[in-house]
Amino acid sequence: MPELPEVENTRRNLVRAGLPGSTITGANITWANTVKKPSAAELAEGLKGRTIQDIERQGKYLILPLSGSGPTNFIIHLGMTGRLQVQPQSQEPDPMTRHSFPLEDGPELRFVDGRKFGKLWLVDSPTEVLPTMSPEPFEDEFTVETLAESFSGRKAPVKALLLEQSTVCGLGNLYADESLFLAGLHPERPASDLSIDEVATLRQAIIDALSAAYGVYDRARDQLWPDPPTALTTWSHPRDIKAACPNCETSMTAIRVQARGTYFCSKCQV
DNA sequence: AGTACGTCCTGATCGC
DNA sequence: TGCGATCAGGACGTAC
Repeated sequence: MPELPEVENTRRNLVRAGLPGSTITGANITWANTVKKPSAAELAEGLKGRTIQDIERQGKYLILPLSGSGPTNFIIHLGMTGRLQVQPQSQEPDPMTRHSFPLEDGPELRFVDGRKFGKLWLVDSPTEVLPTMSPEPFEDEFTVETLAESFSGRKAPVKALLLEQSTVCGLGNLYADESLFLAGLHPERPASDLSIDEVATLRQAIIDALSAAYGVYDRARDQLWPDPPTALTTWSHPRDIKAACPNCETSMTAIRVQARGTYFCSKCQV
């Protein structure tokens, strides 16, 4: 499931594919439920003739500012299985392609989404759509104090709070587990029980987990990086096989936190 | 207000 | 072997 590194990866790949500057000539929407605002028909009509100026990202949301008249922002959330591809119109589309947007210069933008959890909007301002989100984890504004503030007074499991975008935008199930593993924290610890030192350790672990997925984080160089999940230590756990903790070789424990599959080491994470 | 749970979806996997 | 049941989860809505 795409989390911050994968969404950023998608963003860069679209930039590399030349999407900025391309003009959308039409829209084939085959699953209207993914269109949240306005209606699917209005979105399809509203995108026609618009030029994509840039591709931005906030948390897990992709924002495509458009020139021309009409709502100025095409916003996309990939959900769990969403992918965006720029392919020649002559190329056979993936069978799970839900929407396609032909471009003026030949190729088309395709939205492939097996489980249909992705979402689209066409609105004047991202603020109409985007929920309250924390500062980007790589920005200076993502401080220990910010994180501690969002944990304050919260008895919910720390992992549950890590999944809230207002706590750490861009984090999802996999990187939440990974961050807690790197921090040596039990996922079910009540968030407000964490000491300030533990919060500081967790903040750094979040940055480290995401950084590992990026390879070397460097916006300016726009470089390729390895497939992010290979960077995860807690990731490769088939449902019924308990892998060993890479630190102490204890079998990893599988539980559910907030109805999410959760893996941790009962010895290293306390 | 904070917390928990149901809902949307379908491919992959499980179990009889 | 085949087929129905179950699982997976991001974010929102609803209920307590």
